[in-house]
Amino acid sequence: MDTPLLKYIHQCVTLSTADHEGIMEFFQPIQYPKKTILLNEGEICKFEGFVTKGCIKTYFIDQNGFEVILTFATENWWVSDIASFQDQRPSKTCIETIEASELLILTPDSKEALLSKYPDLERMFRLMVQRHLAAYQERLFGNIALTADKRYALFLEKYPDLPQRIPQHLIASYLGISPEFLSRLRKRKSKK
Amino acid sequence: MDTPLLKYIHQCVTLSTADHEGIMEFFQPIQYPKKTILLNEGEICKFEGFVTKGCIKTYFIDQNGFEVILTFATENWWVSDIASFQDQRPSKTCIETIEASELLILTPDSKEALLSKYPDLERMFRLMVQRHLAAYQERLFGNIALTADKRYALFLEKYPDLPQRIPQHLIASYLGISPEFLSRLRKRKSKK
DNA sequence: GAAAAACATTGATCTAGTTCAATAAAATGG
DNA sequence: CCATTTTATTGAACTAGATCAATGTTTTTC
Repeated sequence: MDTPLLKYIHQCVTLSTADHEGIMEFFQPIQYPKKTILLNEGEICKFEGFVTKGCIKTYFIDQNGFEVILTFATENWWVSDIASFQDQRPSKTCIETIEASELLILTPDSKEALLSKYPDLERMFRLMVQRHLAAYQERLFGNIALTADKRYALFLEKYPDLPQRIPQHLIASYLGISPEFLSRLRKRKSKK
Repeated sequence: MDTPLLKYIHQCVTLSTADHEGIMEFFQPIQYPKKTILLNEGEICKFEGFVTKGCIKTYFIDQNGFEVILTFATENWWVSDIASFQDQRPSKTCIETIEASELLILTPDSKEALLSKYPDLERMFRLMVQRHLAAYQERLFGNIALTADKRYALFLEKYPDLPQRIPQHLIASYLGISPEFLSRLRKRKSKK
């Protein structure tokens, strides 16, 4: 019986089924209510988490105190401040649950133990970082080369269920536009 | 006698001096004239290169055929399409020299051989990817939260010598603004 | 060292997206 | 279930930055 995490692992690396329980033992399941802050700017990130339920945002705070959302992590995504976690140094980002959420988390120690027992998983973590990198590249490109309209269309393709789950102004923040303008985009679109 | 590459390595990982020549043997020095295309969209990236001289840009092409510059790599930076190189799959980015440039390059094979002889270098490559990731995060944030003015000021801090070395319209592309507007920003600034 | 190409500046006009303020509608919680 | 808070919509005025077109200035190239 495969958990979502094992399914995710399997698409990165081939493992014998015998390893399954062994791997799961290294992860600690945790639940958080909505609006729980998991990491504040300047703190050291103590977890790398695989989301099994809920929705979590990572964001920067700008000079006026407004959030700029970097990523949404929903079911089957990883969430962490990678640089802060890996080197145990202060983070520049914040992490907060949007919905009540469940994570399977690794600490620096449990990750190290996991990898020394199952070194093949190194590949999975490498791919995870690579995917994040590619995602940021594409988003930077989109923010420079595309209109808000098109960015929103791409967002809907990538996260079809999020608009039903989270407040619209968070999507505006992710897209890099004002909530008012997103409201107008949606109105325009519905007229067609 | 330390090469720039060895200096770079040393700030990531501590190695015995005995290893120095051994490490360098895995890198192949190559020179390119200016405006040489090292990677085209859709090709598989066959190198990871440490820049010892010159300046190289990585970029996407937008729907109108215009470049959007993602990074400049000058002396002591790494340049590659990380995802394409690691997994040997088609790239989404292009890489091209701006100035005549010299690189020390690794191929997938030579990198593997290097790492199996000097596994401590894994850490350096991990840090390299992490730094790229953090750089993209910050740039995305800047493009959403800051005015062109401030982005340009940050650019000047980060790359103080580039404005003297490369055409201004490439900087505009990197900043996500039109060349005309960058010209106006500079004029405004010089008036103060 | 002349001709061509690439690059930079400037002005005029336009627009995608912001900001502010007011109102309406949902969601939340005691 | 009422009161409060959070969210969404709409209008009006504004602005950062784009686009187009013309001119001037460097850099290349042969």
